[in-house]
Amino acid sequence: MKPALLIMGPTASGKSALALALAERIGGEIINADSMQVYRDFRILTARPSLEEEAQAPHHLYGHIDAAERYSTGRWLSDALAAISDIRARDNISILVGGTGLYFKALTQGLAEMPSIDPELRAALTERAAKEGAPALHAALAQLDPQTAARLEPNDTPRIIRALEVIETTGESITSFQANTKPALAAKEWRGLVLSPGREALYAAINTRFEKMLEQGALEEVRAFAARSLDPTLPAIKAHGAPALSAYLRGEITLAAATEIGQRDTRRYAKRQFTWIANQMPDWPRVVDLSLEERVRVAMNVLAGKVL
RNA sequence: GCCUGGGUAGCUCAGUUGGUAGAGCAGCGGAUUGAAAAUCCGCGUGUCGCUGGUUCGAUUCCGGCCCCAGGCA
Repeated sequence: MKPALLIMGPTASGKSALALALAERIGGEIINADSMQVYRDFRILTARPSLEEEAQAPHHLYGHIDAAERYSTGRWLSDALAAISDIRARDNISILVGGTGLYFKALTQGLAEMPSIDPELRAALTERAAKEGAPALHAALAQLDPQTAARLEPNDTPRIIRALEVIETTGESITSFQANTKPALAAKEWRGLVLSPGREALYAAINTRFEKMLEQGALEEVRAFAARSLDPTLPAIKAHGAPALSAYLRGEITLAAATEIGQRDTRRYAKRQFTWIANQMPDWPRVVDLSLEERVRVAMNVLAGKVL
């Protein structure tokens, strides 16, 4: 059985280009592991591969979700596992590429199985958090599930809501569900590779890329999205640059200011990705600053088990 | 050339009646189990323009010099 290759790296580190070059070389198929590139509406703003690039090798889980939907780690995991299994059936190699550390963690370390939650409950809790503030929900959680409340910060809205909806639905603590977690892919079934460029160069690349996105029509994407008047709490609306560019389109800030905010948010995200890589993926081999051709060679060695 | 205002953190600035300084933004470290490009926790990173003087002690007071802005020539 051929192991899948998992490529992680901060945003703008060249992951997609490596995945494509590798796929062409070895006849692999690419699976998206980025939580924003799954949404159809923002191809440019989320740096999704272009139509031409997608035509050069099979791509899966890119833009397959409407921005009006709420995607999740759980849905991604089952989508990704299904894609991997199809690719295996074709005797091809899966190349998973993206910057969402949690998705890779779900794959390699697992995501606890939990019953599905009524979306109405989530919506009600979200509204309550907005109205009463996260600490009030945290206090409520402390009554129902003191163990989980003890390890969550009183301001950590999403995690508090998640813990509440689980205990309210099942009567059981999310902590006990989570204690029972098994990897989705066995260790033999995958190999990891991290792209880890220097921070200064990466920040410069991020700044330049954002300006290029504007030239390529990112503003039009945001305008079209805004015209849909969707629920402002949808995940897709958080794509870097989208909130600031919307504010510009509404005449609230200048384009220069919106650009700076979009670039800054992307830089901060890259910093969090560095933290994730350093502490969650300490033993994945790293590629620091090689040419595309050399990266492809390293990736092939990793797949062949020659790099540990 | 003269007058005035200013030179303090990466940036914009505050401040010290003389005891080596603090805000915002930027940045840095960390957490991360179905919103994860989300969310949260933590951290000032400094030749106080340079140089003499007074002083136990000067970023602060005094002198000189340099630089920036505005005004007068």
